[in-house]
Amino acid sequence: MTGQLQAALAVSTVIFTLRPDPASDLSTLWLPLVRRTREPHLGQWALPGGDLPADEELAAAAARTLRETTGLTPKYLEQLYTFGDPGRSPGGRVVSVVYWALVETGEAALAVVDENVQWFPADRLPPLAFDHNRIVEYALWRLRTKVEYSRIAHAFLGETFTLAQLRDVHEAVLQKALDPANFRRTIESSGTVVDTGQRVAGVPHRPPRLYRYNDSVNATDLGPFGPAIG
Amino acid sequence: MTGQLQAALAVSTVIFTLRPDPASDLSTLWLPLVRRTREPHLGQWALPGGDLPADEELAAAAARTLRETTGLTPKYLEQLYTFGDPGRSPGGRVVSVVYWALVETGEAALAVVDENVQWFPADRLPPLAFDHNRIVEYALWRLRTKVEYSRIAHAFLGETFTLAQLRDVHEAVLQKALDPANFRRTIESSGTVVDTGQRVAGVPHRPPRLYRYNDSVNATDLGPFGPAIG
DNA sequence: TCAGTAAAAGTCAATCTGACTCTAACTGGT
DNA sequence: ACCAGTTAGAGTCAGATTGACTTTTACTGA
Repeated sequence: MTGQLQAALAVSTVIFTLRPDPASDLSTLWLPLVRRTREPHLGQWALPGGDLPADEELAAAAARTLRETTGLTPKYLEQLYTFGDPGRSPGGRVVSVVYWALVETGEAALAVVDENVQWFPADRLPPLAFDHNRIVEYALWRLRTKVEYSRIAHAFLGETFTLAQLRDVHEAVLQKALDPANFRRTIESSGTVVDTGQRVAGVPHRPPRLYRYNDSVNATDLGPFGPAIG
Repeated sequence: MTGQLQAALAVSTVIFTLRPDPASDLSTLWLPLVRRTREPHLGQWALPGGDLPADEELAAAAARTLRETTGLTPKYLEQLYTFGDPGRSPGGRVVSVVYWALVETGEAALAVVDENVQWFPADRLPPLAFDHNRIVEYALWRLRTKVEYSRIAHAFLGETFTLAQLRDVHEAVLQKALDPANFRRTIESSGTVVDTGQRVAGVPHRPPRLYRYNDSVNATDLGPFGPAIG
């Protein structure tokens, strides 16, 4: 018998990963959605999330609900926006604190996929429950207009990566091709990555170097709390 | 008898304006604080705000509470962050959706000032109630790292303004001196302002032109809803 | 051993930026 | 009436940055 005079508090998460689009064969952004198992919007696709427990931190609740519904652990998790329009949910008012997360491509492949959890390309989504289409659009905008891509790009990749892989991430996020030589020059002079000395073996061409992310630089906007996850 | 199993929802606002610092005589950022009239933190300075009414939009609640406590109407209002750490408030848990606002210098001068409402320079604040010091710090960071200053700078100024006034705003926000000639060049080529044809008369030197903000360009991040106030 | 391909380095011109100089236009004091 | 002081606003120049492009290096597979 919780009083419904106050708005209910919920936490949702927009999760992005990078995978090849079967249509274009280029890397594009994908996100997992879960099917609603109760009213309102029963049966419709929606962002993973849930009610906020009385004594759980907001970011922790976001991480937990997304782990429970999709089995994913994000490398990057940041608060996106709080949606509180009265009337955005049929029934009682719900204020949703929405987070956005990035997961590695490898990690994403291990995620739960079944009748009720599926991945969709971010630019070809079905009609979602509530105002979730608008939320995803805003998350995409934030991802693409982030000034600081280095940490974002890193969150999509594993511990080590080639510059071609890194460029691929940037191209997918920015939605345009980048000159390999100029990209190399920019990244190298930025100091955000470090040469590991290793090379990839067995490729049918000149073997690329492996790089590692340089932790000692840059701080993205992770909110007022500094580095959270990642 | 509202159930306290759920967290309480509140809305607060960090309000900035620009005014000369009596110490340095340069323009700096100031913000109004209100004295707490009840526990917890009775008597301490805090951000204006209040509980979220059951059916009021978040931004509307921010605008209303700040009008009621300070008498101010902001030219710019944007969601900042939602703070929900359990334990950030003694007593029951409070989740605060915090907005940040900018008001014109002229408007700010008309604001209520009394025993319980006072203006402080943003970089010399007293110890505030709750986690409000940290919130202000974050708001300052967001203000200073905004890529898009044009709209922000405009929010501090009146309808028309000189380039010197505009430069003064930029200097106060960025906390460094800017070359007048280079500033002029940058602004003119950006197209964010339009020459009104008018000039300021009666100044003891060469009379500067008056400019007007060009509405037809740029959209700051005002959240997923596009232009709200201003 | 050669053809194909991608990595990685290098070149060059256009643009942008910061520091600086120079001229224009006004007022207030003598 | 005019000069001193001051700010507006235009112009110059060198160094850094960026995009487009070329060249060389290093591998595999036929």
